[in-house]
Amino acid sequence: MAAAALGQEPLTRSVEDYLKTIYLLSQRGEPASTNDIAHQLELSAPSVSGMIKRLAEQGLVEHEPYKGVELTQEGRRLAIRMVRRHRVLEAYLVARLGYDWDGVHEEAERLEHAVSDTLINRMAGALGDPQVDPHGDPIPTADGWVEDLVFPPLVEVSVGSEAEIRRVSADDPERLRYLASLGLKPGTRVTVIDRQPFRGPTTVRVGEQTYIIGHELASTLLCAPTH
Amino acid sequence: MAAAALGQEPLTRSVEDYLKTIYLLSQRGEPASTNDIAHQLELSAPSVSGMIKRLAEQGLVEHEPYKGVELTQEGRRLAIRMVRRHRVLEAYLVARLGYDWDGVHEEAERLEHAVSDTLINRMAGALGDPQVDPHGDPIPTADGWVEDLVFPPLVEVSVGSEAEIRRVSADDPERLRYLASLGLKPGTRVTVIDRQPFRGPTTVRVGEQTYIIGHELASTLLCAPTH
DNA sequence: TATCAAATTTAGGTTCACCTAATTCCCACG
DNA sequence: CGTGGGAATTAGGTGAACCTAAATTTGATA
Repeated sequence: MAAAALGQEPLTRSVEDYLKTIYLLSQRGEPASTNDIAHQLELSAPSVSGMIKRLAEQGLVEHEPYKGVELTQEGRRLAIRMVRRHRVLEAYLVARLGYDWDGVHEEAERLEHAVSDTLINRMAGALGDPQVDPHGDPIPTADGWVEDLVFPPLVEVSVGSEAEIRRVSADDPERLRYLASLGLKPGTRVTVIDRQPFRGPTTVRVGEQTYIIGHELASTLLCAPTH
Repeated sequence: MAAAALGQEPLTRSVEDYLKTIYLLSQRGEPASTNDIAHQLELSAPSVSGMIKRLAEQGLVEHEPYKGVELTQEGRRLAIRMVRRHRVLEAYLVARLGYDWDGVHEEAERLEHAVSDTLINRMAGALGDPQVDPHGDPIPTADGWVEDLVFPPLVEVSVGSEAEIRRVSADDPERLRYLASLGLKPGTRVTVIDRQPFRGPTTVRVGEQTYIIGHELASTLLCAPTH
């Protein structure tokens, strides 16, 4: 049962951050845990516990104590709006203002709380309503529809086969800069040459070059097998 | 004597708003009064009193109780940075994202707290580092220099003479929309036909049209006499 | 020069969102 | 089937920035 005023009172920055984080964590299939949220937002677990209670009172999440949180319909709507803002901003800043994909996250992270829907829609329109952001993440439409892009990570692409990188799910500028320096960005085709067991490294060929990529990094490269 | 940590701790949104407001109010020549600041920011006088004390402790303003506030050098530097942000944002949103001069203030008001210096400089660069914003207000340079644009208001332009509107110092969308509907924007040439005494209306010719403008509104139109 | 109104400050209180320390809950393992 | 350790929550506290109500100061005016 959604709580009292499901109205238009503007959300605080914190609430926006929590909703977006819970949404993204929920993508993994299970309810988001207090600890995961705390870790993601770099807050203490008690802070998160307290905020979850408030969000539940506002009808934005459902909380079974000790079990995790899930967004309500209203919560998900607002979370997706934040995701759209973030990804449109990233796309616009890269396309029109010379940002690189590694630095753009931080700027978008601040701006997403300050922009109006109007501005976001105009930015998106100026770019021809792109479907994905510079990292390959899908951009929700203004009415809240999101494409469900499920790609296997590079670590699951079998040795010998070729794949196209479609999404790079990392925020950290350093990692992104490193990946860019190897040419590992959405659209790049790679051939898997070798993979060592026990979460060992994957060896890939990118054009003329061969690179060895650790398991953790290779997990962030989501690929579409090409044959 | 500037207080303790004049360093790089980021300013809060509130502090940014206070500094910008104090700067703009100080343009009139006297220290900004508590009441004026409170009125401008739509806050209570006690709230402003309290904040002024904190700003003084941080070395951003000088405060003589019951006398008013003035910015320190550091305070002015930070205030001018906010003014630059605001005006660059307005210029960019109008030039590149289809905003009208009446609605742009509100959007910029929120964004100015979230943008990085890098983004502002790129926006300004994309526009060729314009010297004024859509209202004709001068845009401070990245290193803090501001042109001192002093123009007489339309109410002081003598009857019979012609002038070019250079600046429109109003934020209120309704006023701006009305002025735009009469073509009264920076760059427009007007001829003063008549002026009634005791803060009475001014009659101007704009192209083929003749308009009667109340004293208050005519005070916001800053003009350069053309002959 | 006494007084009074307006401007300002002080006093005291609220909300939001965070923190650390202490407690409680849950479940896997012995 | 009892228990220990990790996850989560409760308890209690902080700072920023706001508020209203109650002093206080100032300066113009009678």
